[in-house]
Amino acid sequence: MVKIEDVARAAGVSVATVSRVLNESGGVLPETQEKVREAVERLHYEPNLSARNLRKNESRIILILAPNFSNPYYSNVLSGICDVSRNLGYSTLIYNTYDSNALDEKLVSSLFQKNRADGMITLAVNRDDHWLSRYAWEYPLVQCSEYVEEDSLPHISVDNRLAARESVQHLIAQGHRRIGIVTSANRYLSSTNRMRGYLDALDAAGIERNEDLIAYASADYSFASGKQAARNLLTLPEPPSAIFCVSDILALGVIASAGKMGLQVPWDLSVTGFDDVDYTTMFHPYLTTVAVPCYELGRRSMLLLYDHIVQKPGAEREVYLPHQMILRETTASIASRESI
Amino acid sequence: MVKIEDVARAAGVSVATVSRVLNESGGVLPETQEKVREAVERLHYEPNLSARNLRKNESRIILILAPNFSNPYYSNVLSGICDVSRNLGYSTLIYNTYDSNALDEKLVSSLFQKNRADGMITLAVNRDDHWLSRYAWEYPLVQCSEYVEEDSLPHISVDNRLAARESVQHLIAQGHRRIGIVTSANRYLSSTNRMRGYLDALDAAGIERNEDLIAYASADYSFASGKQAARNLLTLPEPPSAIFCVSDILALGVIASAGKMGLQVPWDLSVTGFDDVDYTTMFHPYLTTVAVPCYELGRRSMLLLYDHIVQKPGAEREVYLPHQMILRETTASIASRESI
DNA sequence: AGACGGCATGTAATCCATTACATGTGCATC
DNA sequence: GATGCACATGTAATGGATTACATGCCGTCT
Repeated sequence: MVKIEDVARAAGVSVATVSRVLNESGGVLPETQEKVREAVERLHYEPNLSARNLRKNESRIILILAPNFSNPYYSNVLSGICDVSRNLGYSTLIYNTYDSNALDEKLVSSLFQKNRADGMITLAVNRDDHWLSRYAWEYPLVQCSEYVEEDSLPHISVDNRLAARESVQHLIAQGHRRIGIVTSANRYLSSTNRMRGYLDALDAAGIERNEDLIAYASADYSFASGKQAARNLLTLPEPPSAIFCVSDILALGVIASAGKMGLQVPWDLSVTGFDDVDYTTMFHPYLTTVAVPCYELGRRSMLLLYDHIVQKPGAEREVYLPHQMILRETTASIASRESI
Repeated sequence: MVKIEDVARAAGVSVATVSRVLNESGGVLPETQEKVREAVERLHYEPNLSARNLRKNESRIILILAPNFSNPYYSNVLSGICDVSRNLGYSTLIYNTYDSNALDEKLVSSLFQKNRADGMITLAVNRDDHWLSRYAWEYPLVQCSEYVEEDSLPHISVDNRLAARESVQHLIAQGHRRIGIVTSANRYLSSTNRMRGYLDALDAAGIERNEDLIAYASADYSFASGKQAARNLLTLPEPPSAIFCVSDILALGVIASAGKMGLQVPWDLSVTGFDDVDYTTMFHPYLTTVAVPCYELGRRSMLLLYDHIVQKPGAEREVYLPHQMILRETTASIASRESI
């Protein structure tokens, strides 16, 4: 393994000078720089990161806590993070969390103390994961998508409450008044806020809230649990004419369930999803949903984290990216239904 | 930051003894060990990884080269790798490759020389990526799913050729003789081998090969390109009665395309996929496909890599995991078609 | 001419854990 | 009782890059 000393010898200068050239710390004559660069090139020298990190007390590694890569939402966010981090000269260490809190806390604490990471991005903290704030004072942290409302740590997300409200208002505008919701039995703030938005829309339209029209799918937004939740709603004595779902996969489950019961979407039932992942246009009817800029959320998370790592003065602590309602084929006016 | 010296002082021993206890190198009295452990606990000491890695000349990091996390096939493999690596005390560094060769080579070379990783798992090498073999002699490497046939570096995969042959034989057994293939215009060995298997089956059944029945989708197995490829096959003067697809997503594209042209799967067209990702049972007709043990491939890759890192004597260089044909709803006997 | 400042570069301390080698104690052997 | 060995522990060198401080040179100002 060629080391800095070898380069120094080859270039006829001292190790300090080589280091100065490599780190662009200035104060080196252009012709000396040239000699050094030539030697680096010739010997294929690459600085040993362990040594550098030890001395500089950094790692140039970002820790990412993600619940599961298989979910297309998360995998898009991850792509965004990884692309930016590479450009900034960071490596990304991805840890699968499986939603087990105690383990995560221990892991994080240990990795940071060991000096393995310079900062952290979380993708799926629960709204009551207060342990995070203990680390945030010492270590740069950005919460992406999900965050803890009261802790006011740096976070980036879309306005879930507003987006949900708009979705439901779209259904109301089409004449629906019996509107169900399929949400998830997890502890994510996004679920809470989408529920709030759903209720906001009902309240604003003067539609009475109805516990019976609220169905819970499993915490991981699985297709199967979406089907089950839909069954619960559609077998009610007075079933809803529209269902707002807090995720696309759940919405697909709802559509599947409706189909099984002989209901045709959107004629017999309107359905909306959330996220706009790839599947939404893989089968007819194409899903009406809220597009969430996953990749961009990832990108911006990393940029924001970087600002905090280098302690940029004006670094933001709260960023909301715009969402967009996408009208496709799964919602229809209630008139079209009654005319049958 | 508490360091080993602090622990030594607190426990009333030397740094060497602390280190020996932590690394379980033996030769320390049980009561001394107890004192040390108590001090470590009390001070919340965690060894600095940069220092340890510098001294031991390792990183306890595994590099993973993956083309895109959004593909459910890869994300399952990644889960398998990550779970095992965590148990073995390794962190995983995931790099998105985007299929750009030159970049990858430079990246890999640099990361290893910098001492950033102890080994590497590749998920999507092209069948002609010979540059890998240059690193494999110096650095532990495992190729998962895709590998370079001639280089005989450690790899793990399923028997794609055999699986493809079985799929096509299933179609032949149902009476199909005009069988198309939708493959991908990439340079993966799996594509090559699935094509070989397809041809094997035709040859064995005495069915003449027909260039017209071979359609190419894009390199990334996109849904849209599957649709396009299917259109090319189905608009032939004599279209196929069955299509073998080298990936599930392509198969879904084919089914969508068929639907658009008024063809009903499986009555008017039989379709088979490959991989058995989640989508296959999200919509009717459920896809007949070959189940590939993605998660297990990931798990075994990491175990195998570990064997090579610690230079275990009998470490394998070639592993094939069993696949399984899963019959669902997208294939039907040709008789059922002619009877219409 | 002497003093001082700025600049390019060199020397050596530093980051922290590991480990080769040194030390000291106690027990067994002859 | 002297020698030797095993064992527990300590001391100090080591890994490779960064950087505070030292050095030496040249030019400028008084």
